[in-house]
Amino acid sequence: MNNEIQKRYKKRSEIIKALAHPTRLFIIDFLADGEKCVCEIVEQVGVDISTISKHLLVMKNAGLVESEKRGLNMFYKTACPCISSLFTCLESIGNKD
Amino acid sequence: MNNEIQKRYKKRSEIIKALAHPTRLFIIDFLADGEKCVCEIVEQVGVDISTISKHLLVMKNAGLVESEKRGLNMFYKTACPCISSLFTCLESIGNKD
DNA sequence: TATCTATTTGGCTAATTTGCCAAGTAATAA
DNA sequence: TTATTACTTGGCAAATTAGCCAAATAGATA
Repeated sequence: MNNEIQKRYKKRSEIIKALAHPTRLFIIDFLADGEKCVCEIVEQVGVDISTISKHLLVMKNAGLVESEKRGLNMFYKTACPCISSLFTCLESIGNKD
Repeated sequence: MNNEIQKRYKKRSEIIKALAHPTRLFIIDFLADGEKCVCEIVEQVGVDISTISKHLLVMKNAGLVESEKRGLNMFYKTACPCISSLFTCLESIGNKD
C-alpha cells in the first residue's frame, strides 16, 4: 500500500470513525428530523452536556454535521444527506444474525 | 435514550467500528475484486500477517466478510454488496475540503 | 511419521478514545 | 455591570484498540 493510497484510506477511515459510536449514530438520526440545539440533544441522549459537545465536535471535524450559533444556542444539522442510505446498508448487515 | 434504542445503535456502531480503520477499508476494497487468501492481502498491505489476521477477524465478527478454508489457504470475501455504495457516500463527504 | 506452509492466537506495550467534573467563554437579561 | 444560560474546553482515569513477536494449530507433503 503506497503513501498516496494510504492517505486516501486514512481519510475515509477518519469519517467512519466519526460515526463509530452509538451516541453519535443516534445524534445523526435525530438530526435527520431537522436541526437541533445542543440542549435538545442532551435531553434525548441523557449524558453530560460536555460529552455531547465533544461528540458533536468529532462529527463536525469529520464534515458530518454543521453548526450555527443563534442567540445562546448552537444549532447542529447533518451535512450529508447520503448518510441515511448508509444506515439502510448497516441494518441489512445487522439483521444477518 | 432507552435500553432498546441503545442496543440498536450499539449494534450499528459495532459494524461501523469494524470498518473504521484504513487497513480494513483497503481490504474491503481489495476484496471487491473477488475473494483473496490472507497471504495475498498481506502482500498488498505490507504489514505483519498476524495483524492482517486480526483485522479480518474484526470484520468477520461484524458480518462484513466471510471466510472459507480450502487446502492450506483461508479465503475471504465481502459479505455485503452494499458496502461500495457506502464508499461513494464517504468520498462525497471527504471531497468537501 | 516428521516437516513445511498458511493462518490464528496469546501476550505485551503504546496509542487512542470515552465520559465525567471543573473551569472558561459568549450571548443575553436584569 | 453583574448574573444567568448555553455551550466548549482542559484535564484526568478507565477502557479499548493496534501492531509486533512468539507460540500454537491445521492441513499438505515428503
